[in-house]
Amino acid sequence: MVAHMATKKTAPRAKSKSKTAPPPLSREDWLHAAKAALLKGGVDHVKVDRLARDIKMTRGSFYWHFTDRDDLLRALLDHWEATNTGPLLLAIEAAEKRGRDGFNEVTKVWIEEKEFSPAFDSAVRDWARKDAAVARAVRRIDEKRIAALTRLMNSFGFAPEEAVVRARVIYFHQVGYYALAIRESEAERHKLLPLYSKILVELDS
Amino acid sequence: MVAHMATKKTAPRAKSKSKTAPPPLSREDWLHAAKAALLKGGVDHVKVDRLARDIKMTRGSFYWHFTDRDDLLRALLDHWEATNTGPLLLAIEAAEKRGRDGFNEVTKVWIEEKEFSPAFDSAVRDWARKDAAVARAVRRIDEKRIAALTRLMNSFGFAPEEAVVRARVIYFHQVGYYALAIRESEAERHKLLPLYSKILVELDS
DNA sequence: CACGTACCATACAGCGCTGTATGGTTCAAT
DNA sequence: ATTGAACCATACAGCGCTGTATGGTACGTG
Repeated sequence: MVAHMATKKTAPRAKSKSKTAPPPLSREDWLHAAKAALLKGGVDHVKVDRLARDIKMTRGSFYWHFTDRDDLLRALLDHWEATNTGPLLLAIEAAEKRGRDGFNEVTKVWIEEKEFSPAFDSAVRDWARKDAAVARAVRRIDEKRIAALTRLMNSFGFAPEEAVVRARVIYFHQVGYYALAIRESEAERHKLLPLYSKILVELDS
Repeated sequence: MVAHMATKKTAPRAKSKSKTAPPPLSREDWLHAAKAALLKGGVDHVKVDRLARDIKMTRGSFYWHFTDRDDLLRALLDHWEATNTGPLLLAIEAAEKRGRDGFNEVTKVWIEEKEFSPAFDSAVRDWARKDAAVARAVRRIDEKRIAALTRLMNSFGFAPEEAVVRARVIYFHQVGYYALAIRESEAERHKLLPLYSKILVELDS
């Protein structure tokens, strides 16, 4: 149900000769469009039909690269699982080595939204409500993230039980924040950070 | 865009005489089915077609009671806005009169899920990602709830700025919790409550 | 140069859903 | 007994989307 990432490896048909035919599309191009559509309007905006219009191509191309619409959706889910949770785990590991002050290694990932895309996260989470396979994938990575945060809280010296609850508060808060789709500037969020640190990990500076 | 709640008032055609024709359906019956469908599979499961099958009726009935599918959806949104946030605000008010110990007046509403339906909340929130009018409604009540929580935190004696952040942590956490669709028993959640109270409102008991 | 393969276009049948039109019923009031 | 309103059934046209079939074009290779 997972592990489908494009094993196609056909050498791209030399986009050379300047004025000749445009370069052929790849699976990734369709995936890209699919991701954009997902972010914009949820899964049921990622229709073969519309994507074709978006990238100015016909559905004939799609059914060359993918067997199915489901094929595309699986690829999309795999892509999310493969890309959108690594940076967070790395930040948590980095924080673990710096003690409580390192907590903003984690918040940084959330606040700056650079390597980590909360919009992607939210969209997939929505999608999970309608598709059991997606729900399982989401649950899987949620557990990973929470486990990592729990370890972090433990390393900060909180008692085991409290570490669990703090990890939950931190993570659920973050998910909720993005679920509300609040529009705040990076600066505004930075401003609240000290108070958040105080409340979430009892950091007084 | 709001304010559409069924002003139909035709006296129901006497469901008497025992063995005669079944009682006529009302707008509310369709609304009920719509809500169930929304909870089960999101907005795009609330199709006139399917609802008719669900309640063993034909679409002819639907288009008698509603002008449109949109008409139904508006009614559904209104229903949510009218029913699913009052109990919470009441609990917050009640807590305000009891000091920090009263915090579990609030958590009670969330933990017991009796008058307040988090599933309904989540479903509407999902829906909001695809419909701007719904998004506005959700934002409206989110702000109401957060404002109430902020007042509560103020009444607990937290400094204004900190009160805001605590309110956010509490509310976003709750939204996130339901977004994850975690399956925990009421007992399990009760068990964590003391730790939550300690972290969220510095209640030490 | 012939040819097979990679890639795309186009046409078709079919499904699920919407909304409208039109025509039954059943009951309350006259 | 007749009428008119409330309520439901059925049939139709139409749209958006899927997947398949089939054919066309460009290119690398022999």
